[in-house]
Amino acid sequence: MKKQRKNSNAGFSVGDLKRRCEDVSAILKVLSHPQRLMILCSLIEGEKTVGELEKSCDVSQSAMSQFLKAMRLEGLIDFRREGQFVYYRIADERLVELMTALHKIFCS
Amino acid sequence: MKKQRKNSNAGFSVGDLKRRCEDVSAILKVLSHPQRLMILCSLIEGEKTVGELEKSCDVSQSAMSQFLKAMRLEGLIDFRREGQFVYYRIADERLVELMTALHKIFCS
DNA sequence: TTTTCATATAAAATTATTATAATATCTTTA
DNA sequence: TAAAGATATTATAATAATTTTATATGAAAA
Repeated sequence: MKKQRKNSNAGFSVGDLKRRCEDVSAILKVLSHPQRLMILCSLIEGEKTVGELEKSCDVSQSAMSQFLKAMRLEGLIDFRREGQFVYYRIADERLVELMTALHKIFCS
Repeated sequence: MKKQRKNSNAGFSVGDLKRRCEDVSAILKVLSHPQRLMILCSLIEGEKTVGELEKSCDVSQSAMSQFLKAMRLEGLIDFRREGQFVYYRIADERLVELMTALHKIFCS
């Protein structure tokens, strides 16, 4: 009937993270779709054209364009035009850190 | 008109992560909702009853119960019953690692 | 200057998620 | 065993995300 001890916690004050749940979850929402996560993985390797991303991530032309636009509006990626091609790249370094962490946590 | 060099990449082979996009994005989807992220933050501090979580995360009784059930089915949390109270706790240590990384990346 | 290729936009259709309301279950206590 | 408190379930309503289809734009090549 008595209450158990607390679990050992994560070794950091979780208060900061709690205060940022809105922002952080918004970024995680972008990565929470398998194809968008795939797109970002591809972009980690270096900038890519829309067409290259379509092939390597198996996403339709229209869906790709819409995903890219949304991620751009989030400030996560950016692009440059070169002739008829458009090259996208990662614009937020925190994404690189995050995906590095994901790799460490889920691929070891 | 010539193609630019590749960006410097993240210092890890991204292939592993690509292969796991389905799984990883499924876990991130749980954290992609501000209130669920808040719930997990609270649980990092130690196990909590449903009622405690409702108050500290400002989630309705029904929504809380549904969130907890979904996260339990994902294997991310677990519970034990003690009298009329139900205590929830984190069941997947990768969550702790992940939130530690989120703290480092987004709260510094 | 028309055609073609790469990309973007818009709208509609489909599907998924979230929130809400009502009710049920289980435990404890009067 | 009836009442009260804690939690769960179910159904539904409301909203949001995704996919698909069609069309548009803008640059390059024929």
